[in-house]
Amino acid sequence: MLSAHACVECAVRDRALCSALTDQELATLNRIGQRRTVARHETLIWSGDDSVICAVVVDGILKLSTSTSDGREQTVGLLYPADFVGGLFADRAGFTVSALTDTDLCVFPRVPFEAVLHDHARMEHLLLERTFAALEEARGRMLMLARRTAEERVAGFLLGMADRIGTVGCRAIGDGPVTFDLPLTRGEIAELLGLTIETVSRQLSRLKVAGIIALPSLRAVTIRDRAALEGRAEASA
Amino acid sequence: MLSAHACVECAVRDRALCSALTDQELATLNRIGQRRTVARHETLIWSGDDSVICAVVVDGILKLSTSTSDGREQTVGLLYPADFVGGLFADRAGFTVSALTDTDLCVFPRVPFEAVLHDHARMEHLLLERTFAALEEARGRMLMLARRTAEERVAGFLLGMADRIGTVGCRAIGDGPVTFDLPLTRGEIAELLGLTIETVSRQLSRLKVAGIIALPSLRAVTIRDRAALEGRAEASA
DNA sequence: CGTGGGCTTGATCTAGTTCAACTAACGTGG
DNA sequence: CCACGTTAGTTGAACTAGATCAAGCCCACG
Repeated sequence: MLSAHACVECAVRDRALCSALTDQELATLNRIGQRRTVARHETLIWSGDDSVICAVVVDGILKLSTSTSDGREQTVGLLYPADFVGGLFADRAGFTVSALTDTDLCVFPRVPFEAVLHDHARMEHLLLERTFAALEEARGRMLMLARRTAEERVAGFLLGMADRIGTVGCRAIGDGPVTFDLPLTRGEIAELLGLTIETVSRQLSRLKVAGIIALPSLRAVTIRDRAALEGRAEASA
Repeated sequence: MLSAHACVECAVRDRALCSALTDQELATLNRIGQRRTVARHETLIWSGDDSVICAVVVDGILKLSTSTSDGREQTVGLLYPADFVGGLFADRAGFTVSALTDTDLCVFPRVPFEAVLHDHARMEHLLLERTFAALEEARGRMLMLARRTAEERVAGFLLGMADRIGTVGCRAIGDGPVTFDLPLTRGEIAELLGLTIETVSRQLSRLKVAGIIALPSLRAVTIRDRAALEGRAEASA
C-alpha cells in the first residue's frame, strides 16, 4: 500500500489518470496501489501471461513489444511518465512491457483497478481519451512502418525524441542546435522503426555527413539543422 | 432523426454501443442520430477535416486510411458491423474513412454524441472496452507490417477474412473447403497489407499453384487446406 | 465487338537485409 | 592505473524480397 503522502509529491499527479480524483478519492487507489521500480532491461509484463496488473508510469520510459513465433521482434509503442500501462478487460496480456530506462511506477492489481475505474466515471473518461490518443498514435506508426523509407523513419524518430526530451533545458523553438541523449540503443531504435541496427546506424551516419546532425558521443545527438531534418522526415513529392 | 422503431429491428442493436442503453434511453440517441448509406468508394470522413461526426456501422465494411504528404497510402484498419466509427475528443479527423462495400450507418454529430456518452457511463465503458480492443488489433497489425513476409501477410489476411465472412453459411470448423467472396480488390488488399498489387497477386497465385487455395472467380477464394494456409501465415522457426 | 478496369505474369531494379570484419567505449579485476 | 574482455556501434560487400516497369489477359459492359 502507498503512504498517504505519496501522491501529494508525485511528479505526475496532475497529468496521469489520477488527476481525475480528489485527494480524498485517491485514498482508495492508494490502498490497492504500490510503488515499484523496474530496472533497465527488466520486464514488467510478459505477453501471453495472465493480465494481473496495470500501472502508471511515474518516471522513466517503457517499451511495448511483440514478436512472431520464430522470434522476429517489434516494438509497438513507448510509454512515458503519466502514461497508463497494461491491458484492461482481457485476461491475457497482449504485449510485453519492459524498461528502456530505470522506471518508477504505480502498480495496481488489474481487477481492483477496474473496479475503481467503474466507480469513478471521470477517471474512466480520462482513460478513454488517452486510449483514443494511443490508438491514433498506433495507426500513425502503421503508416510509418508500411510506407516510409529508412531515412524518413530515422529523421522522424529524432524529431520526435527531440520534442519529447530535448526540450528539458528548452532552447525554445527556433533553429538553435539542440542536444540530447537517446534513451535507446541503436538496436532498440531499429526494433521500434522496423529496421535493422545496421540500417539505423548508416542513416545516422548519412545525416551526420550531411551536417544535419552531430553525434558527440555514442548516445548523444545534436540536431544542427532542424528544418533539413524535417525535410528528410517528410521527403515530400 | 431516426424513427422510434428504427432500433428495434436494427441488425446490430445488441452488439453495438447502443446495447448499453435501454429502449428508453435509446430515444435520446435517436433524436440526434441519422441513418445513412455510403456507397462503395464514397468517403464519409476526410483526414484533416473538422471532426464533426461519428457513427456506428450497421451493415457493410469501411476502411480507415492515411497517407504521406507525397501520396503513399496505407489502410490502417477495417470497420465491420457494430464497430464504432470516428474520433472523439479531437477537433480534427486523423484518418480518412471510406466504404469498401455499400454501407449502412447510424451517424451522429460528434459533440452531442459525446454528451450522451458522458451521461451514460455504461455506454462509455463499452466504448472503452472496444477502443482497447482496437488498440490491441492496431498493434498486432504493426508487427505484421514491420516484420512479416508477403506470404505470411497474404495467408494471414485470407484466414482472417475466412473467419469474418467465410463462416456465414458456417461449415463449422474442420478442414472442409470454405469459399467466400473477398470484399476487397487486389489493390485494396495491397494497401491494407503494406504491399503492392503485383505482390499480392503473385502470392495468391503461389498459394493456388500449391493447391492451398483456389480462385474460382476474380473475387472468390476457396480455402482448400486451412492447416497449410496457417503454416504459411506463421512461417515458424 | 470494342473498350476499360481489374488482374496476372515476366523482367529488371533497388532499398534494405545479411554476413562479416573492424573500432570505440566501458567496466572489472589485477 | 592499465590490460583485457565485453558490449555497442560502424562500415563494407554481397544478396534478396519486394518494388517498379512493362506487356498482356479476361471478363463485364456499353
